[in-house]
Amino acid sequence: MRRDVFQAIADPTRRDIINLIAYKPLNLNSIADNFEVSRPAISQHIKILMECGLIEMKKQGRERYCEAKLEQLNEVSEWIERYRKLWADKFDRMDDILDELKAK
Amino acid sequence: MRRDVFQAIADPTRRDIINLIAYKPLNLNSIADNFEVSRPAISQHIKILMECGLIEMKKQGRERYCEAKLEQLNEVSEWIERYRKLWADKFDRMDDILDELKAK
DNA sequence: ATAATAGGTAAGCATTTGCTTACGCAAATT
DNA sequence: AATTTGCGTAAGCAAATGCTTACCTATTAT
Repeated sequence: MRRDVFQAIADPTRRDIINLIAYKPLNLNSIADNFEVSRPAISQHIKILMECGLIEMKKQGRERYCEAKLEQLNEVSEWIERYRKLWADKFDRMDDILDELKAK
Repeated sequence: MRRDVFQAIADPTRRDIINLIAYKPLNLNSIADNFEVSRPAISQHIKILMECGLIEMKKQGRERYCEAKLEQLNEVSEWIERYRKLWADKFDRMDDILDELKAK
């Protein structure tokens, strides 16, 4: 029952779920429509995503809207960023980030 | 046998292994000395890390030196960065990165 | 040559994971 | 009031995971 973000995003279906609701919350059945596996399977994935805070649910009548809490990815991001300065292409990527910033 | 980086870093022991050799390659037994589990267990973890390119091995006599190939983390990093602009704290983190750059 | 060291790998096992079908209940529709 | 819809969850199952012990080969030391 170690439900951490690293493990949550290890499953490709769960990553797809996150991707699906990143911009717009969806209710559970709408999410399940996008996958080949059964609704209960999706329900279980969403439970896992909730347990590590990557998703929050808002009840709305009989529907449950799932909203992505992407800031939870920060834990993973920070772990990786610790090593970024050791990569060869460090400055190229920094340039990308700078360009992005300037574009704003 | 889907050996992708996401799954590789889902295991805390494997993350610790990466952390251990991030700056300095170590041979397998030296790595295993840092963990409570057996040497074969570590050997199996390292096999997984190799299969997704996160580690490369250099034979040196009877020793095998394990070197972290951190650029493989890029796949995870890129996946997360796609969502960073959706976080609330985006610009705070950008400031951090800028400060880091300036310090160089 | 013999022994010690480094490490790969198989077999066995308990636990976890991911899925299914079946069922249950609350909210909405008719 | 009866039915349909949305969704949680239990039970069951196959496969994957993580570990152990046992054994093996190759290199180094004595």
